[in-house]
Order: sequence, then C-alpha cells, then structure tokens
Amino acid sequence: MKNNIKVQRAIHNLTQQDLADRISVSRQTINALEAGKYVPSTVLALKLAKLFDKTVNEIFELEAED
Amino acid sequence: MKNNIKVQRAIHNLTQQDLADRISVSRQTINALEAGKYVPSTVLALKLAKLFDKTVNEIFELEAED
DNA sequence: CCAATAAGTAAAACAAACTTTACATTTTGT
DNA sequence: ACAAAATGTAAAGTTTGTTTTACTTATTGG
Repeated sequence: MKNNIKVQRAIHNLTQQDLADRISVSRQTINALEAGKYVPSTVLALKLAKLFDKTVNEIFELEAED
Repeated sequence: MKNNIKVQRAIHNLTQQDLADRISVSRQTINALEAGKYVPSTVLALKLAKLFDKTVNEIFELEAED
C-alpha cells in the first residue's frame, strides 16, 4: 500500500511534528508512514483524510502485493 | 469508529465466511469487525471498500471517542 | 557560517490486530 | 421438527502497529 501523506503535508505546510500533534500520534509514526514502513489503522487513515479534506482512498492506494 | 460491513455484506449476499475468503482474513476477523471489536488495518479497509465498490469513508466513520 | 529546526533512523517495550481452535447459539431450508 | 449452515463468542498465540527514547543527518533562516 502506498500513500501521499508527504505531499498532503507539504500542501498544508505542516511539519511531521505538527501533523503528529494534530492527529495524536508520535512524530516517528508519521515518519514511518511516509516511508511506507507500515500500514496504519483505519482510524488513523480517517483522521488524516479528515485533516486533509480528502477521502481515505485519495490518500491511500492498494498495490499488487496487498 | 463504526462501520456498515454487515449491511454491505447483506447487499452483496455474502456470508461472513464468503467475505473472509474474498479478502483473505479469518471469519472471526469479519465477525469481530462487524461487532465493532476492533479497528482494521487500512489495507483491510481498502480491500473491503474495493469489494463493495464503495470508498473507505462510505463504509467506516469516525466517532467522537476516536 | 552558525544555530535552530526538521527529518531520518533504530531499538526496546507495549498495545492492538489477526489467526487458530473450539464450542455454543441462532437461523434457514426442507 | 430436524439437519445443516451461519453466526456469536472466547482464549491463547503470533504478528504488526505505535510509543518512547535517543542519536544522527539534512535543511532552513539569520
């Protein structure tokens, strides 16, 4: 699964720390997410989508290996 | 977080086992999801959405306590 | 150039998702 | 009513998300 969190974050001009604070996770979680190191929970995905005013599907996309 | 998986499943006329097989999880995972016992991964949410031809946001919804 | 801020990374610990097995209860079709 | 299928539930175990701490490497602004 891939995501465009880094782009959304740039559009909204937020640091990883800013974003982490907004959705109540650690900065490392944001960093690891952007690096594609793991798959977040659906609650986290919904929170990110809400903050960015996008649907979850606009931010996250399934890949072949999923 | 709440979801309407049970409704979608009814619309598509699938048993919990059918659905579990389609997205490669155990039947208990489907059962627990419908019962709101836990929050699925975003990959699982995307797979469900794809199967039901809906967006993740149409199936899952944040609640106050999230 | 220097200092501050932001980002990358890693390991240990903890919390939560998910599986497996197993059994009980409910629903459905005949 | 009976049998079969579907659903509910639960406990133990494995895997994976997430936090915390900490240190290093970029990037930015003055």
